[in-house]
Amino acid sequence: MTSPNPRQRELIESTDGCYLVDAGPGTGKTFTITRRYAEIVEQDDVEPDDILLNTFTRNAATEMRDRIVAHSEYGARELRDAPIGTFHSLCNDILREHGFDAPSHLGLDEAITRSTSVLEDETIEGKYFREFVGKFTDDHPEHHDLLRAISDPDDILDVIKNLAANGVFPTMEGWYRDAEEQLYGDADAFEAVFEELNRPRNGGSKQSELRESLTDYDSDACYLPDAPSRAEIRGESGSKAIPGHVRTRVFEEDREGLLAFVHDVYVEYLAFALSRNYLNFSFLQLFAFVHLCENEALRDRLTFEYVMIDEFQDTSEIQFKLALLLAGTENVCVVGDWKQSIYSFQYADVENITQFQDRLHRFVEDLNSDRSRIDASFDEVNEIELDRNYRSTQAIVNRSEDALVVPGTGSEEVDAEAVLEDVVSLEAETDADHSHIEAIQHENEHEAVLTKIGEIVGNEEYAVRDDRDGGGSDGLRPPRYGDIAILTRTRDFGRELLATAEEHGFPMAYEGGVELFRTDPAKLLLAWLRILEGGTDEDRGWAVVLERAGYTLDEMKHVLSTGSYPSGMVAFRDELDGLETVSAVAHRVFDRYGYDGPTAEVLSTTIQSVYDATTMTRGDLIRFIEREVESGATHEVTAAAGSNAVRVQTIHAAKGLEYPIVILANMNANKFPSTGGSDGRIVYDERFGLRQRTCYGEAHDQPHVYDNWYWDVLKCCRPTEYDEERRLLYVAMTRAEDHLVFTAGEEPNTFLEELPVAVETYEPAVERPAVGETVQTRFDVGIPEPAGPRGYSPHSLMNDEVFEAVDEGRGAEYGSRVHNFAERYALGEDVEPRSDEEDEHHVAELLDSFEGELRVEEDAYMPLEVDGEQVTIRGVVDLVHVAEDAVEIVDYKTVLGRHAEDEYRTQLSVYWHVLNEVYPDRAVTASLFYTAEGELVEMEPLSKDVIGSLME
DNA sequence: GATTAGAAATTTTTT
DNA sequence: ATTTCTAATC
Repeated sequence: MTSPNPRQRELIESTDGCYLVDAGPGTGKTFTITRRYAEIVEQDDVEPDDILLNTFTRNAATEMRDRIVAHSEYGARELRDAPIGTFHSLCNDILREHGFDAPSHLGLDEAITRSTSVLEDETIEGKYFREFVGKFTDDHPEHHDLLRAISDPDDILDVIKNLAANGVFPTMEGWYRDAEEQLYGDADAFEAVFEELNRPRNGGSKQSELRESLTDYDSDACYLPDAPSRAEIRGESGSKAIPGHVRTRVFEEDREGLLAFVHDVYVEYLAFALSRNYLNFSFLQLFAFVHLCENEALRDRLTFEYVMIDEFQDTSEIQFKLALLLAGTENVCVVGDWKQSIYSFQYADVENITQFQDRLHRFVEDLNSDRSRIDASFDEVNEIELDRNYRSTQAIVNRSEDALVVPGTGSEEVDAEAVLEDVVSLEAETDADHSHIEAIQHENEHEAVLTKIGEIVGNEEYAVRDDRDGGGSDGLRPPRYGDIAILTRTRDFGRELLATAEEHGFPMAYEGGVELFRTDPAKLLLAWLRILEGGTDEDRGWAVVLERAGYTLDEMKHVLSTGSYPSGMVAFRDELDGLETVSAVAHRVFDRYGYDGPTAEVLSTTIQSVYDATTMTRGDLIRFIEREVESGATHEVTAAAGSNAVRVQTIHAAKGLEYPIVILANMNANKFPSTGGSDGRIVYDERFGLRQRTCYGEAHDQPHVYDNWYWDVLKCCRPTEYDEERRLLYVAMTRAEDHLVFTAGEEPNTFLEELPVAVETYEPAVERPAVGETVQTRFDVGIPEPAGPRGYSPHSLMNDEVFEAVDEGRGAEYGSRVHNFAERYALGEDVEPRSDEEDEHHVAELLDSFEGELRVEEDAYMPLEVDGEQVTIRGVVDLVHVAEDAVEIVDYKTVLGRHAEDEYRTQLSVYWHVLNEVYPDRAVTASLFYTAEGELVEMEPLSKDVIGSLME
């Protein structure tokens, strides 16, 4: 794009006033915003410091900055400190500069200083939070009943963060501004949604959606005695809507105790975090907002003449309000696309953009309610729609709009007309009509995908447009591997696919988690840390460093035994020793070895955050790295792009990117859209406020936890919606420039079936491609972590090969069905073999043939000494047959799993040792029962020594 | 069409 | 823990 189209020009040149810009995918949004920024900054009386430009991610901010530098009279140096960044970085800057007494507005004594760090690692925050909850529990016996009903402290942290994102803050004495009101909910909004859901359907002949959802009320629930019965809730049989009094009754639930609890835990955690000198991302925004709200002088100083926000559909309520507090004029411009709002789990609120005017005026009024904070009245909001798509062909544009109205389940009814009314239809810039939009399906989806890629690459049929940015005509050329991206909903599918690709020698790169501390930069860093620390591990450090420097084994032995280290290395050690922080050490080490890629960068920040967050010594850090190496923890590293490889990404990660050919994989039933899942124990919703899903009462003179009937009604008032899932589908489809392929395995999901695209059965026939120079990313499949700090499950003893063999061979569903049956049969439950399932008959026959007692054992623990350390191996015993003088363990396997006997033997051996201890005077045997053949095979158990050796 | 019971599934990611 | 889909019965 070299010059803006008329709509873009309008946005670029309309620098003053309030603008809401609907910029769909591929409409040249970044181009237009950067030009607008340049236009504004070129005015005589405007400096970069007067313009706030906010985006969602650091990457996006960096890209904006680069493109502005390229198109304005300002250079990189002058724009270095310009306020172009994320909301979080902005809040961080504000608090760092001026935030010292920000907590005082909430009545908190602790201050925010330059040494207050931002905790990026959620696992570390989780650790702190659990410590805090322990302390809180001790301090507050009056909240014990409530705490009893919460098993996972993370639930509490979740609700705190949710409240913070919605602008609900506590003070020492009570709640900040009108927060308490919000916590009780919005009666009008609740009434609206309730009445809508309670309207009888089919012109009054069919019961309302709400009444239907409440069919399950009271099933499997244990309420306090005063809870209304199902009949009271649902009205008499045959009625079409639930009685009106139910609405007011659930809305007016007594929540004083809950509010008191949430208040105390919230405000005390704020104090705790400050006393430990850290803030999380939510609190960063919380304090920045409060400070700007209360400190008039500061607000005057900080407000900007121009405010621009990109990706506005991804902002939260608190971010919208922050932007208003920072706007000194009406010159506010928000750019976004409601159709691409896919971050609600990050508290993004799509209504910020769909209800922009309403919210704008409501928030301004709210912020001005007790004193005047915002001068601008925003009487006029100009809306600009960008409707030219420079990315995709018209065919892809049209299909993607279908995605916004496809039902997510067979029974979901989407009001297509209402949705499409809000869609600005895009017109493709190109008139090329070469697009393939197709869907393939085969049981073996991985190989089908690879076969399809093989068919596409180099194929004129799937030609892609070339040289578009050069301003020339759309020449077509055959596609390469690097033109293709595979997008999936889940990371797991991407990883599995990559494993298959590796087997077949396909050039494919996965952009996701990497076992960070097992990489070379990490090993060298650990080595130098060990050298610095001295002691017994110093030699291990030197060995790595010397090996890296090219010393032979004999030379290394000599150097280590005499201590005559090379003088350059000694000098480097002394230099490192003089550095104050561990992260400075890391930087110097990476520098020395020329590691400047993404891996080194992520390592630095990870170490920095761990070191900052805790009061770790260098020795602690060494042990931290050792633990990370051992557990194989993964961290995000974005691989270098540019090689000719197919990219695999999640849809979320692909947002903002574009690819000539997009393969949208794993469109399988129950995968996308996904169902199920659960919320925390305490839930906040704007409409019905703060609620707890359980309640408490006395039984047998003891406090007990009960199901909360209020919640059981309320949860039906927020039925599952697939709106965001549709938007996710939309985002995925609109990444494609030229071609779009959907793939499914077993059973295509509703989305795929309802889209106007024919699904064809596709026979995979993977051919190993003749790949020239390509870079292939390796991905190691991690073995599941053992439960407990020092426990090992037999599963964790498996090596990769065995694990894969088991995973493929077992046929999870098949095996677990037989297993399930065996257990229930042994327990004497009333189960009959299914008439068509031979396996179950075999199992029943076997079990009937046993004399004596059949038992299902839950857990077995075997203590073991490994490398002088005491460890406990934990496993689940399946079925134990105890006779007078013999004990037998039986494990059920289909014949499919035969080749994975190694793994079975490890498991059974663990059980065998355990049972030998429990029944010292009976003969213990371990057997596998191959159900498909009706064959019982006795296993030779492994010795404890062998099992121990497997654990290294 | 209402009701009931049972089976089979069940995350995404950024600051 | 929650959801969808199915089948059977009223």
